[in-house]
Amino acid sequence: MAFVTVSPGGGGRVAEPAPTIYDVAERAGVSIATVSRAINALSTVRPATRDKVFRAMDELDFVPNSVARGLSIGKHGIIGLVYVRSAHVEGELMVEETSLLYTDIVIRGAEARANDLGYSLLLSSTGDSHPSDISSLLNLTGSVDGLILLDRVLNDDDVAYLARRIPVVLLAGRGDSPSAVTIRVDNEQAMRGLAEHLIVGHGIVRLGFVGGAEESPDTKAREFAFQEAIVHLGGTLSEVDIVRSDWTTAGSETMMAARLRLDDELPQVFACANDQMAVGVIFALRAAGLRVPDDIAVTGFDDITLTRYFNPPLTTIRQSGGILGAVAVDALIATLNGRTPEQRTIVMPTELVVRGSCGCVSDPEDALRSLHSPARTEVGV
Amino acid sequence: MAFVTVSPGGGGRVAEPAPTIYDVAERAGVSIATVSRAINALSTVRPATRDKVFRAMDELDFVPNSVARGLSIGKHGIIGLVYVRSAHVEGELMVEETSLLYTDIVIRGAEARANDLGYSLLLSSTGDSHPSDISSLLNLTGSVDGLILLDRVLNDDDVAYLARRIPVVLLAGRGDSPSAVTIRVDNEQAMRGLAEHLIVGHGIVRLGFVGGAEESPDTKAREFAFQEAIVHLGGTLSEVDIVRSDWTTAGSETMMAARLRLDDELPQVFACANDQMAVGVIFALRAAGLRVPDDIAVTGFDDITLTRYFNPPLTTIRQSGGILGAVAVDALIATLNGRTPEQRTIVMPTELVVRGSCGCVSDPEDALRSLHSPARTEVGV
DNA sequence: CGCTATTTTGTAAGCGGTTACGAAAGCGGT
DNA sequence: ACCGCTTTCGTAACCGCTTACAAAATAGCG
Repeated sequence: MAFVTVSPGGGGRVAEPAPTIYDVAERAGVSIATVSRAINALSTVRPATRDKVFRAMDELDFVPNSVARGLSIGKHGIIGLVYVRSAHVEGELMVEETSLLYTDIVIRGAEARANDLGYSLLLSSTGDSHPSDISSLLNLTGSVDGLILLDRVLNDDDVAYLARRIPVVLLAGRGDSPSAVTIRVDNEQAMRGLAEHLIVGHGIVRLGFVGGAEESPDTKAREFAFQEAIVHLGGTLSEVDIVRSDWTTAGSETMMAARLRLDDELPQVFACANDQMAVGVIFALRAAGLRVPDDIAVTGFDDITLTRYFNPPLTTIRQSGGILGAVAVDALIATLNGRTPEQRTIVMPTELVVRGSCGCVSDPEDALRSLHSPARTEVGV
Repeated sequence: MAFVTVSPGGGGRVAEPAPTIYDVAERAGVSIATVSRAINALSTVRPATRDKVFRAMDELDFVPNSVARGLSIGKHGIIGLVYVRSAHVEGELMVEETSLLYTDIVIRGAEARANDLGYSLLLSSTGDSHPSDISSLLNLTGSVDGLILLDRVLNDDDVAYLARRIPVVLLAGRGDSPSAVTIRVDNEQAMRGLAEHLIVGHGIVRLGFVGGAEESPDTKAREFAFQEAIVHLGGTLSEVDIVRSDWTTAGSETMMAARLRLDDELPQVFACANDQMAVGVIFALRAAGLRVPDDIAVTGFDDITLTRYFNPPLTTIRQSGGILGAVAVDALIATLNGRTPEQRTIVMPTELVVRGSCGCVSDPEDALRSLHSPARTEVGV
C-alpha cells in the first residue's frame, strides 16, 4: 500500500499531556478523592466545593480517563462484536470481500443501540482462514465487558470456554448453545412459509436451493428447514440442485453457471439464502438464456433495500438485521447488569414478502406499484 | 423493544475472576516483574525461568489484561472511528437509516487493516441531530490511541481542538484541514471526467445533479466540481436540476418525484452523488413514464457491487471505500509511530466506469457481457 | 458554649500491569 | 576461593481513577 508515504522523525505537534484528576484537585485545592466524588455525584459533596471542582475542571478542559476508571471499577462501557470477514477466490488470488452484506446492517444496528445505552462497540474480525482463533478473543476480555459473536465465529467448546471468562451472546448461531444466550432469526418459519408459497401457491414441485458460506449456521438452518418443508409438502429438492456459494453475488453467479453446465434438468425455482446471491443467480440464469420468473423463479433472503428495485423485484424474506443487532446488545447488557434473559435463545420473526421474482407480479406496472403500497406479505404458518 | 425480557436477580454462573500477573508470579515462584519481562520478551530472562513462567501461565490460562497494560504504557492498540448515522424522514417519523451504504464499506476496510496491524477498531456514532458533540468524542481520548472522523462529523474548530489532544485523521472531509491529515477521494477528477464523457461523448448539453446529505463535504465537492466542469465544457446545470436528497434510494425517489412535478423541462441526464440514489432516481423517472437511458440518462457514484447487475447497468464512478478506510488507518498509525504522513491530504483516485445507464451500452446482451470482461473505463483528464 | 451526631473531606490501598534502579546470582580468570 | 564484571531478578514507584476507612468539619442540642 503505497498511498501513505511517511517521513521519519518526530515532527508534528506533540499532543500535550491530558490533565489528570490530580491536576484538577490541585487547582481546586481539594483532594483527588473529592474530585472523583464530584464527578460521579456519588457521595455527598458540599455544593461550594463541588463548584470549585467543576470550575477547575473546565478551566483545565479536564475529561476523565475512561480506561483508568475501567481498570478501577472493572467495567469499561465497551462491548465487543466479533465477526468473520469473508474472502472469496477471484482468478488466482483471495480477494477480501468488499460488497455490502447483511453483517454490516447487524453491526450498524448493534452500534446504534449500544451507543444509545452509553456503550461503545469494539469491532474485531477473524479472518476466514483461521476461524476459531480463541486466543485473540481472549485478549479482548480485558478491554470489553461482554462479547457478541456473529455467525460461525467459534465452535461450541470454545464458546463455552469463553463464556466462563466473559458474558457472551451468540448471533445467528445454531441456536440452543448450552453456554450462551443466542439470538437468531426464525429460519424455520421463514423457509416453511416460502416453501408453502412456492409449492401450494405456485404449484411448483421441483425446487433448488443456493446456500451461503458452508459453515454458517444460517446456511445450514435454511437449507435444512427448506428441505424438510419441501418433503412435507410433497415437493422435491435433489442434491444436484443444492448449490453452495459464499453469500456474494459474484460467487453465486459462478456457482450457478457451474450448475448450469451439468445437464440435469433444472428445478422450477432457486431459493437463495440471501438477496445478493439471488441477484447473481438471476444473472447466471439469464446468461444461459432463461427468463426469470417465466422459465424459472428465484427468491432471496434478508430484504435488503436495493433488490426491491430490481427487475424483477425480488421475492424474499424480510428480517431486520438492525433489530437483531440491537436485541443482541440488549441481551448482553441485561446480562452485564445481572439480569439474565428469560429465554436462552431468542428467535426473531421473519416475513415473506412476495414480489415479482417468484412469478407473482409479472406486470412491470404492478411491480412499480407494489413498491409504494405496503408490501404484500404472508406470515408463515 | 420487548424482545428481551429479563428476570431479575443475579442468577447465572458468575464469571470466575481472571488470573492476574500476580497469580502467575506466585505459581512460578518469581516476581511480577519477571513475569512481565517474560511475557514481553523485553529484558533478558533466563530460559529456565522463562519456561517456569510460561508453564504457570498456561496452567492458569493467563491472558494479560490489555487495559492495565494500556494504562501503564499509555497505548491501547485501539483506534476510534466516528461516523454520523443518518436517519431519514418517513411519513411522520424519523427512521434510522438501515440500507447499506458506502460508510459500511469504509468501516469494513478500516477494521480489516487495523486488525492486520494489531489494532482494534472502536466504533462510535453521532446522531444526525447533534453532529458536533465534541464532548462525547473527548471521552474516547482515554481509551483510543487515535481517531478517524468520517465525513462531516466535526467542524474545523472542533477538529483543531480535538487534534491537540489526540491524533486525528479526517476521512472524506473537505480536505485541506489545517489541523489534521485528510484522506479523501478525488471528487474533482471524477466529476470532470464524468461531465466530459456526458458532454463530449454523448453530446448532452443540459445536465442535472442529485446530491446526498447537504452538509456532506462529498456532496458539496461533487456538486461544485460538476458545475465547474460543465460550464467549462459549455453545458448547463440550472438550479432547478440540482436535487438535494439524503444518500438513500427512497429519499432520492421522493425528491425526484417532487422535481418531476415541476413543469420545467428536464435535463438529459441526472448525475447522482451515489449509486443508491441513482436507483431511486431511475425509478422515479420510470414511474413518470420516462425510459432510462433512452429518454434520460442517469449515473451514480461509488460503484457498489449490486448496481452493476441493474437494468440498465449503472454507469458510475468507482472508488474503493475499503482502501480509503485502510489508508486512513495507515495514516493514523503512522502518526502514532511518530512518522508524519508526507502530504497533509491524501487524495485517492477514481475511475469512470461506463455501463448502460448513460446510454453507452444499450443492448442487454452487451450489458451482460460487460459484466465479465474488464469494465470499460475512462480515466478523467 | 461544650458535647455529641452527622456530613464532608482526606489518606491510602487497590485495579493489573510496566519499568527504573539496585541487589543477587552467575561467570571467567587468577 | 576470591575478585570484578555481566546477567538476571526483585523492590517499589507509577499509569489515572475508585473507594473503604478515618479524620476533620459542621450541625444540632441542651
